[in-house]
Order: sequence, then C-alpha cells, then structure tokens
Amino acid sequence: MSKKHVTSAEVAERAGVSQSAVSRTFTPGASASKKTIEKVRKAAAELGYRPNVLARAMVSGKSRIIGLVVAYLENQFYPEALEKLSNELQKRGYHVLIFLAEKTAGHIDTVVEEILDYQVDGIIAASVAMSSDLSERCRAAGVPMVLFNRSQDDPNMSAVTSDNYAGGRKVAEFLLAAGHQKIGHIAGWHGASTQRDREAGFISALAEAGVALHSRAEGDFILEKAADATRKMFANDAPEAVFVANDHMALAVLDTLRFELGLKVPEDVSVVGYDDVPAAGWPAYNLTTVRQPTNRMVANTVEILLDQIENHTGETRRIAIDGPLILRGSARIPKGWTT
Amino acid sequence: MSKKHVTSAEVAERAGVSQSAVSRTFTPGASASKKTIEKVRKAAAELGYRPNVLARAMVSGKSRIIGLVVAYLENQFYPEALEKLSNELQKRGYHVLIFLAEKTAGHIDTVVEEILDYQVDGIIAASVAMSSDLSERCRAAGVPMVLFNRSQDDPNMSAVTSDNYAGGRKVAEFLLAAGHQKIGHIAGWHGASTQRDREAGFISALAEAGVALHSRAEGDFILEKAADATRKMFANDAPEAVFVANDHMALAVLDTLRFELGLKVPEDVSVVGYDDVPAAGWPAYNLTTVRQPTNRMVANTVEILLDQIENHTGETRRIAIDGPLILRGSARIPKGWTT
DNA sequence: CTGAAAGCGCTAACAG
DNA sequence: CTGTTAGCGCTTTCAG
Repeated sequence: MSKKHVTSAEVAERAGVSQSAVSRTFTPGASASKKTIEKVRKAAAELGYRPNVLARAMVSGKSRIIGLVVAYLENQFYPEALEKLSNELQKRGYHVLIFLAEKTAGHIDTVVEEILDYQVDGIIAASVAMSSDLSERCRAAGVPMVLFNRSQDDPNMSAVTSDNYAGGRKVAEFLLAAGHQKIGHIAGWHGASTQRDREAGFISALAEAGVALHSRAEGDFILEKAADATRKMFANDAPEAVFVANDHMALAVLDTLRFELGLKVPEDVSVVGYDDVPAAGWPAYNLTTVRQPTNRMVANTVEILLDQIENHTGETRRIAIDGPLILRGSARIPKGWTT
Repeated sequence: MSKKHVTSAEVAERAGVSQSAVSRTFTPGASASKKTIEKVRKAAAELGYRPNVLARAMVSGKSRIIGLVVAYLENQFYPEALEKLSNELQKRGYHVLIFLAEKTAGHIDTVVEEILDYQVDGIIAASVAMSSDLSERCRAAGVPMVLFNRSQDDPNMSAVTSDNYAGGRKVAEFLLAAGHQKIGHIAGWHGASTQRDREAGFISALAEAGVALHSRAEGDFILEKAADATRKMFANDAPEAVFVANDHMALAVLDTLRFELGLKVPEDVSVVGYDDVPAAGWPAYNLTTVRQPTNRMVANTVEILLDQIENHTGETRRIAIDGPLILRGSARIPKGWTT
C-alpha cells in the first residue's frame, strides 16, 4: 500500500525546519531566506511533496476553483469557448469545475447550490439564465458571477456578450443592400437574451428601411426544430433571404434547404447565421455569418471575474463587444459591398 | 458585507444540539434520531446551511472530484463524451474538474501534478497518452486512473475503447465487398492507440483478401493536415476508396474531394470514417462510418473508475466495445450487403 | 443515540 | 527571517 500523501510536516522534519517554513517557501507572497527555501525545496523534491490545494483553500478561503456552467455542448460555439475560458483561467492559476446545466428550468438552482458547496471563488455561467434569486444567493455567499454570452437586466450581474443588437442590424443592412425584400427569420429560444437582441436589432434595421419581416419561425436553437421551422417557412410564399439566429441552427437550415427542399443557396435563397462556429467556414456550408469575438469575450469575462474576486470591488460590468460580418457564399453579396 | 458561510456549529447552536449531531444528519451512513435530524434540518434550512465539501474532503480523504483530461475539443466526439461522462459522474455524486491537455508532450506531466494537487478521487484521461511514470505517480498517490478512448500496453492501467481493430476490419471488408481494389488510408496521429488499432485491423482484413494498401497519407487528426493528405493522395493514381481514421478528418477529406478536387462521392470515390460524430449524419456530409458506442464506453469508464475508488480493489481492466458500421451515402454499398 | 475531543494539512498572525 | 500557536469546517473515535 502506498502512502497517500506527503505532508508539509514531513518535509519540515527532513529539511530540519519548522512546518511553517515549508508553507512559506510554497506561498507566493511569503518571506523566507534563500537558505531555508533551498533546504525545503530539496527535501520536498526528494519526498515528492506538493501542497494540498484543498487544505490551503480551507484556511485561506480561496480555492482557486471557478465553477463553470454550460448547457449546449452540441453547439460548436461552446466547446470552443470552454476551451478558451479554461486556458485563460489556467494561465491565471485557476481551474475549472464544470457543471452541465440540464435544459430543465429550475434545475439550474440545484446546480448553483452544488457549485457553491465546492467553495468556488467565482462562477461563470455560459448560456444560462439566472434568476435574481440565484444571483442573490451567490452574492450572499460572497461568490462573484459573470454571465457569458447571455445578458440580463439585473443591474448587479456582470455579463459579457457580443453586440447582438448591432449584429442583428448588420445582417439586415446586408440583406437589404443585396436587394432582398422578402426576408424571414428563424429564431432561437426566446428565453435567451442573445436571441432577443439579435432579432430586435434585425427588425429595427429592417423597419428603418420600411421593410417588415416577411416570415418568422422558431427553431429554439435545436437542430430538428430548426429543420421543421425551415419546412414550415418554405411551404408557401417562401422568403428570398433568411436570418437564422445562430450558426448551429443555420447548418440544419442549409441542409434542409438544399437536400430536402432542393433549393440553391444563395441563388434561390440567401442564408445568414450568427456565431461563426468552425463548421460555418467548412466548404460544405460556407456560411455567411456574424462572428462572435470569442477571444475578446473570454478575455473580458475572465478579467471581470478575477477583478471581482481579487480586488473585491463589487463593481458589476456589462460588456457587448462588436463582431464583424463574415462574408462567405451562403448569401448574395451586394454590389460594391464593403465592410 | 455578507457573511461568507454558515457553519455546522451555527446550525448546531440554533438547533440546540452538538455540532457532531449536525454533521451526522448530513452524513449518509451516520446514526441520529428522527427528532435530532428534524431539528437540525429545520435549523439548517432557516440558515441556508450546506456542508462545506472541501472541509469534508479534508477529513474524510474523499473529495468526490474526478479530474478529467481532454485534448481535442474541436473534434465533436469529445464534447459529446465529456457531456456524457460528466452527467454520469454527477449522477453518482461526483463532479468534474477539467484539464485541457496541450498537444505539447511533457506538458501532460504538469497537468497530472496539478490534478493530484486537488486531491481528486480519480482521473479520467481522454485521448491522452500516459507515460508509465505518470501512472506510477498516480498509483503512488493512491489515485486510480482510467484511459478513455485510448489504450496502453501498461498492464496496470485500465482503459476503455471501442474495438478499434474490429472496426478497422469492418471497414476493409465493406470496401472490399463493394468491389474496391485501390484502397487508401488517411491516418491520424501515430501516437494514438486508436489510430494504430484501426489501421492494423484494416490492413489485416485487406491482407487476408490479398489486397495491399494502395496509398497512405497522414492527417494527424488535424483538419488542415487531412486536407493536405487528401490533395497528396489524389494528385496522381487516385484510390477508389479511402478509409479516414476518424470522422473529424473525414469531413475535411470530403470537403476537399468535392469542392477542391471536384470529385463525386461516392461515384468517384468511396469515403468511410470512424466515430460517427453528429456531423457525420448531417445531410451535407452523410458519412458512412463506424460508430463508437459512446454511451457504453462512458458507462464502463465510470463503472471501472468508481469501482476502483470505492472498493479499492486495484483490479485493472481493459475493455474494447464493438461498434457497428453505419451505412450512409459516402461509400458505395455492396449489393445485398447486410450488417 | 449523543456530546466532547482530536485532528485532516495548511496558512496566518504572533512573538522572538 | 523563523518557530510557535491558533484555527479553517468538518468527520470520527470515544465515552457516556
């Protein structure tokens, strides 16, 4: 049977110093003489000692664990975000405890409680709606939280998104400039702020040009539903162009249009998505879309969260970062169009 | 400023019992009278008390945290696996601390050390090669580890994979039955056991039919490299059929074949992949592939790991689960072919 | 069944 | 700079 763990006390004994000396050599801001540090390091190496993070967390009150809540890993946008978030956090000395939120509403409450049980230093909630009860709960526990790719009216909840409203407008302007008049929208889940903002921006720009939405159907951010929505929308009086609320659904829309309805894109219909997930750039889809500036969103999210954790300045911030329209082949390009 | 945490002592005081009584009501196997439990529960609810998992971990020695190492989140196979793994673990009362392994060899060592620092109860390494040093390190720390979708010769390392050798054979038999003779293989990273096993099975079945591999190129499990490999392979004396080591690369192969080389699939060339990721079933790709039985792989992985954690029976197991060939449109189907 | 007491491994004052 | 002394919040003997 192997010994489960080398303790700082054992290292201390071997190095001929006090246990606190050991602690100090492994604590960033502590002061110890070169000599001591060296002796300790040597003994530690020989014994294979590493500080127990959990014990450290208990006494210091900081676990250096960030709870991350995610929902739709099927949507390529999220694995990518998760990876970047985790890397950025890791770089700053934090680690990610991951929690998958069931689509079930109310389940999220349980999840947050569980997260809190782990004494996380902070929470990042990606694509999840937080009741103000929950945010209150976290505040009471002294655990800062920031929303990623979702925003809320709650004034003391930090949130980072792309500028979805502006993005929606860009799509409308682009479609209009291409001469489309009969324009449809396949919406995602209405409960998501991203959906609401994208659509609002889209509609408003359309309205400014005196154009009303030709047709609308809901895809709920789910592949099959998006396919259904497409069938319904194109059953009669089909639109000339469609803005799909995210790329994930847009891929299904494209497939349905081409392989089921036998339509040509963009000859028969222009399609524009949102997110710029990897697959959007693959030749088979070649989807024109609005890019979410993931890197900057991640950087900001981490920045805000760590600032809140480390400086305890409760200042909440809500950021919406502008993302560019990426021109590809799924939508007719207006003559002389430039970004 | 809000109070950071309600302690069991506070609950005890309010409930008029000892602190140990509180601990007992929240400890599964403990004994306490109905009366006590009720009083404690009530007080706990009023105060919003929840046991501190970290403190519990410290004294009990079990953190109920599983360290999960993943590498290629871009490959749809992994987000899916991650989700299932996490859900299964959550169901059993464990949570996942995620670590993204850089492709960098040697970096994995650092990662494992970090994982160990968190006193995890076990480790699941997905798509990562473990040096026997590392596995030794974990054993010394008393932390069981099981490999997911990767296998190793190390006899005391548990591993769960699909039956890659058999899968490779199936592809060969299928292609041969369709009458193909000039058959190529686009390989993944040679360091992966999955790659080696799939190719070995493939080659062996080919050999039994007296057929030698017509051409071979390496894609390293990376999209761009797979595209390059395709270009090279089809530059002259193109094969009639290609077995691509995983779906992730196969998607790029398909795109390159169709949109760059102008070939028709499966008329000009049959393509078969491996994994059956979601995108393989999307109409744009419609890829014939060998399905990895993810659910069963996950179930077995969790089963083995928890068995090792909870029963401390060091019995290591290596499992290879058979997966079916999924017939779709990217490869010519032999006349009268049945599974 | 229940309270008192002893730590888990570590950091953070506190005197020297 | 360094050792000593308290705990962090909880589980777990050990006597009752």
